[in-house]
Amino acid sequence: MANDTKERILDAALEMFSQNGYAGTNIRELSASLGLVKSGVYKHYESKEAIWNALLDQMIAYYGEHFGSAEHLPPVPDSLEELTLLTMHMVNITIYDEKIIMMRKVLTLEQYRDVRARELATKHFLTGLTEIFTRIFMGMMEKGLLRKDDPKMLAFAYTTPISALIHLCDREPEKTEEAIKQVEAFSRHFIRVYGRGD
Amino acid sequence: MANDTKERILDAALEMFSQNGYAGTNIRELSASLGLVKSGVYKHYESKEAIWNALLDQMIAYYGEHFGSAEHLPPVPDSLEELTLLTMHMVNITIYDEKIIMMRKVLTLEQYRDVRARELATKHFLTGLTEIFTRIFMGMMEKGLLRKDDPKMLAFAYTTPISALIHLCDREPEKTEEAIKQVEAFSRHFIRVYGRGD
DNA sequence: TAATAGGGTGAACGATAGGTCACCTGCTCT
DNA sequence: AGAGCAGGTGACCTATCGTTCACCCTATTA
Repeated sequence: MANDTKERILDAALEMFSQNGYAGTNIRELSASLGLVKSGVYKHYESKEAIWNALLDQMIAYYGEHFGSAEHLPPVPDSLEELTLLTMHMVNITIYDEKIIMMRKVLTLEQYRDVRARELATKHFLTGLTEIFTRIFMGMMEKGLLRKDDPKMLAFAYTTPISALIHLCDREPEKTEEAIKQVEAFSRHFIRVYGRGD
Repeated sequence: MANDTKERILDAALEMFSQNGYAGTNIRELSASLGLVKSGVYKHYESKEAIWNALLDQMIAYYGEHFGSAEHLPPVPDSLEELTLLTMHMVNITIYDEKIIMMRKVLTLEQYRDVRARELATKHFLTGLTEIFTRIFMGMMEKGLLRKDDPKMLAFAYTTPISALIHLCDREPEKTEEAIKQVEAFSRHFIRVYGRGD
């Protein structure tokens, strides 16, 4: 109960910032969504900007815990079909998890304004996924599942189209189903092109 | 001189909206950047929202003129090397043209708030490029330059990585040079994988 | 030349923004 | 039991927001 409200404020901030952006969010509304009055918020954070920075801290930490550490790397698939399954699993999580969706939206909206948001956005949207799949593809090449090629290039070629579809889902959620099908179709196409298995 | 100011207001709006977003932009600053006082703006537009809508109208029209019409389609390359050259040419334009950069940024910042911005964003960032390259790849398949495959899938696989790099340049302009090299490397990789020519 | 209208000014409007402050309340700790 | 404090309230502050309005200037036109 001590810093419970403090965390709830960050939750609400993530929700509001992801919908209306930092500039488009006001403290009164944010407080009201928590059932308290705006001055109450200032018992926990000294300013709107402090909330923003705390939220970013949390997002950076969250990213580090969930995607940045080596132990959270998904296992190298044992077959090409497993690559598709792994991909679909990862995409399903990232596309339906409300918190992750909101994190992506916030980073999208604030990437030009805040340096840390910009850096985290690049990780989230580009380099992070690419690095993960670079390792996966290296492993798959060793196992003889993929043609020997530059694993970084393959990871780039594999993850960026998927990332584009994830962004599409954030933008137009009604296209989510279609986008998921497209991810799967693309994954199978990729395997046809680069795969060595039967 | 008649509606000169009216157009200059839209130019300034594009600049400010692309930097600070709609909510983060105020009329006083916008007017000041044009050397007039804020009430002057209201001689040309009845509200901030009217400016936004006029800007979107202009952007939609601009997109239709420059990318949407059939006559502006780039010619089908006669060699694989030409595909890379064409790609680099298109990327160079889109990456260095200040107006296009600002258009992308505005669409990025307002895609969750405004339906028309959302639709134009999807065109700009995904479907537009894909459609253009679908036609190009169909042509190149007919010419025997590319392996026969689903041209839509190839266009998707070709344009989305490039689009990701364009977004990277918008976000971190200091990485532009590196990103351009990556576009070229990716283009050549793509050709190695899908190309039929020598 | 007198009237008109487009385009610009500066003061002022109400609304709302972020933020402060005195006060209250209920829990914990001595 | 009393002190202290974390956490919440509501009134209030100032700055700034979008917007309006009366006024002015200047070029065009009847």
